[in-house]
Amino acid sequence: MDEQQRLSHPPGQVNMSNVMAPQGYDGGYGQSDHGEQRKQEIGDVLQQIMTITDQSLDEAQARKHTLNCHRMKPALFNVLCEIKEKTVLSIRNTQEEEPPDPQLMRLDNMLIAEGVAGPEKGGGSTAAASATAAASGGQPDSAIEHSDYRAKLAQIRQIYHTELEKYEQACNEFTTHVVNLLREQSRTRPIQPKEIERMVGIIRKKFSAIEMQLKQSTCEAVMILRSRFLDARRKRRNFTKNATEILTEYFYSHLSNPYPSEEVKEELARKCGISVSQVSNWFGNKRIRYKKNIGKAQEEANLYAAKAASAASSQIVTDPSSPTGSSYSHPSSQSQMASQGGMYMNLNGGDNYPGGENSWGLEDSE
DNA sequence: GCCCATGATTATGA
DNA sequence: TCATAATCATGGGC
Repeated sequence: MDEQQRLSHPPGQVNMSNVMAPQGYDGGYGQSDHGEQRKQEIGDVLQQIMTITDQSLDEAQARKHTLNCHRMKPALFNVLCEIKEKTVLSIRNTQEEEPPDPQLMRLDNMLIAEGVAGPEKGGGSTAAASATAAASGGQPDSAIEHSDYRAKLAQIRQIYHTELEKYEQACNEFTTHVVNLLREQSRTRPIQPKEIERMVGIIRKKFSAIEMQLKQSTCEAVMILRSRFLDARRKRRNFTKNATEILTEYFYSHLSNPYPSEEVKEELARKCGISVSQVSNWFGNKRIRYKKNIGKAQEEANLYAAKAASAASSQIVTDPSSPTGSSYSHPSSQSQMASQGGMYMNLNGGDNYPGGENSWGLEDSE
């Protein structure tokens, strides 16, 4: 059965006598004489409805007007009402409140936590602060990174809100358009306000899928931004001169065993304003690079030897009870530090390193 | 822009 | 688990 046939002979037992004579309407026909003729007329009306979309707007408007004024229109309307009564699915059950989408809730929570959605509160400064604090390792330039992060987050926030506004506008426009269309159509076919509401709900649901995509993209952008700031490799900063000196000094003063204990690492980290793992990295790199380029390393060692020697001698003048002035508490460091100046001299002379066996399997230099 | 120094990461082995 | 070695990625001097 094609569309026209279906409309001409709708499913269900439509009481055609009611249709043909709705509430006092006679249409100028008798009850049975012209039944075929009436059917033919209804068929014509339906045919016009079916072809209305093929016509130009003006033509369609004119045709619509003609249809609306057609004497059979009330009859057709009643037919449609009756068909609908018998066939349409109840919309009562479709109005149930659906629980909020957990995925959407997660995205919302994240966007609020990152300061992208919800009240501005300084543009997500809390999240920015935590991110940049982790990235900077407590270094003084964290303030710069903080503002940089905040600026980029503000950009994301702005794009998000612009897009959200566009989405809401488009959604409202489309909803209004559909509602107007349905109201217009309700003149020729039975449409209940509840159905219009339902349609609005369907449209909003469709648009909320787009909204979810927008939120997802925004979350991804925030995650990328965070990862860029948290990825220390990307934000490598040279240690301060003072920090490098402290580490190098310790390294050369413990050349026979340049493996600081956890306590010493913590102490060095505190003094240098870096993390313990950074201290570990530094010593790892230093050992490797010392081995690789021992000649150059010795020049550096001599430099520190002279420095340490002068420091030690001046310390002796001011405080004879304190031979080194070192505050490191490494168990093996005490004896080593006591002979610090001598150690560097040994390096110069090519003798064995002090402090016992060379535990990292290093051949004596030179 | 090139090159070297340097901090961080990763794969591997003891 | 930690140290080593190789490598990556960036900073900074020239």
